[in-house]
Amino acid sequence: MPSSVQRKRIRKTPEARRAEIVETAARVALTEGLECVTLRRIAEELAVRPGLISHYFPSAEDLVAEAFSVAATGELDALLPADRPHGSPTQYLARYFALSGGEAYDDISRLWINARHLSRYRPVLRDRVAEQELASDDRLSDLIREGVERGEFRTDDPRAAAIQILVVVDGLGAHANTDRSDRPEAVTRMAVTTAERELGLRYGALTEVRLPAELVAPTGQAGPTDPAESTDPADSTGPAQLAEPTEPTNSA
Amino acid sequence: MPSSVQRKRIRKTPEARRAEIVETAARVALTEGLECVTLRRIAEELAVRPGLISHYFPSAEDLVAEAFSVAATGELDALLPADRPHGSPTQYLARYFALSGGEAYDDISRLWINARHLSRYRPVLRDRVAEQELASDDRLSDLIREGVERGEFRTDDPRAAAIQILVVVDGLGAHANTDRSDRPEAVTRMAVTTAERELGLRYGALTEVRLPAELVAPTGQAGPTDPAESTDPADSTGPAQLAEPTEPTNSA
DNA sequence: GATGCTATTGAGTGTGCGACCAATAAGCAA
DNA sequence: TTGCTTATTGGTCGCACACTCAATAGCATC
Repeated sequence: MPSSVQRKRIRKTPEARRAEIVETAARVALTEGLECVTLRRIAEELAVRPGLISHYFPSAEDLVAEAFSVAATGELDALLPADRPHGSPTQYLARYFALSGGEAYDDISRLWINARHLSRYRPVLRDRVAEQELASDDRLSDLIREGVERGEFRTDDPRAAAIQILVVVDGLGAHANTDRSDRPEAVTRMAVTTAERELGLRYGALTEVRLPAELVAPTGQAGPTDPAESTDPADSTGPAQLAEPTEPTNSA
Repeated sequence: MPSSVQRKRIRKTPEARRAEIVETAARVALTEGLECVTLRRIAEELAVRPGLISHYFPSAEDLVAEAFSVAATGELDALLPADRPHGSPTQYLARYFALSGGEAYDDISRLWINARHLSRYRPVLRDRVAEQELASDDRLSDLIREGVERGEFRTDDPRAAAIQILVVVDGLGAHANTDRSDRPEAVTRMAVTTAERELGLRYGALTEVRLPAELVAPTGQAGPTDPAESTDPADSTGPAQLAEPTEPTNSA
């Protein structure tokens, strides 16, 4: 009996296989970093041979870019849903900041740092990063615009307000890989403060919001518990080698 | 006669060799990225064999960390000198923001993104990043504190103000590898705006400052010093031409 | 049950990386 | 000049990576 290795081939439709490759790549990207999205690593996750990944993604760079896009899109939808049937703009914005402060947000911050750095060397990824930044701007701009229309927010330029908020969120998230324990309260609160200022809200308006039950549970994500198959975060040593600027010389 | 390759060994003192290794590594880190700081790459720059780099840095990770530290320290000194004999705190702060906006700052932003990401996997580098962040906080805090003492700035917590400014600078710099051409003016100006708000300065106080010639030329580099304008009336004595701090805008 | 399409494998290529170590020679001191 | 210390070399090893391609086998169809 083949105890350890799986001998039997499992043949899937190209669509299904491709989907599971992308899904796995996105998960690895989010939890362990884009450098860990390698042909071997993803193949191992799916118990297939690396050549198969190559078959679906002839250029590994495309898989990395796709992994980022999928992961970032999923996170954006979880943090700032496009459809907001369960509350007011103020409530959804308050929810966004509440989630942004949590530790779960560190993975997303790390992913963005990762992608922004890696896009220095990888043009395909760079385009995706720009695309996702635009999507974030749009999503938040829409929320703000709706809030203005409803009379909850006040600003002349919803987009400028949105970008300013996101710049602060980025600035705070930049330290996701470092220690942030001794930050003054004013700093921890910067994103909220910026939003309150730019949207004409009083201090505390976004932190004292009471959220309806539907907005408390994280959306899109799997349930609160995922019993089995939790990858051990401790032993993920990251990319084995520095690796990765495969040819940084031809920066073109 | 050796045509292409250098055959003759050049034997240097350990101190000199080590210094030039670190210097080269810092330059490569700043211009091409920390991933390019490899034994082979640095050895090639210095026309020596990779084993020699290993001899001075038995662990390559230490060299990468050292390269970052040296590069970051050098840039910090250039942007925010510890000794400020040529102007007021307001002038040095204005100079800092003027330099932060320039394209030369992109290299530094890239380096920081690079280091913050890589420190996810490399504990030695992570410590250095924390160290350099602290140094930046301290440097800017000192500047602000001096400004408060001189009556140029007004804030209850110089350090919190400094960190908030740096968070915004980080947030803006996060996009150093992406396109930033269509940013609203309010966003481009965010760092300055934050400083003016947190330090009790009127809008424009930090952008209308006239800098003495000594502060125009980048420090450390021997640049052609501005020939004219050496007779700046408001020299190093006090607040340049901005009058007194105005009321904090609205946050209070 | 046989057939054919093609998803999947296995094997191999070449690159770059860090780490290791015995042999070598540069340059100082005797 | 000779000798000695040690900075420096040259070579090797093992590893991880992307990429290529002929051979194989799963499985839907007949």
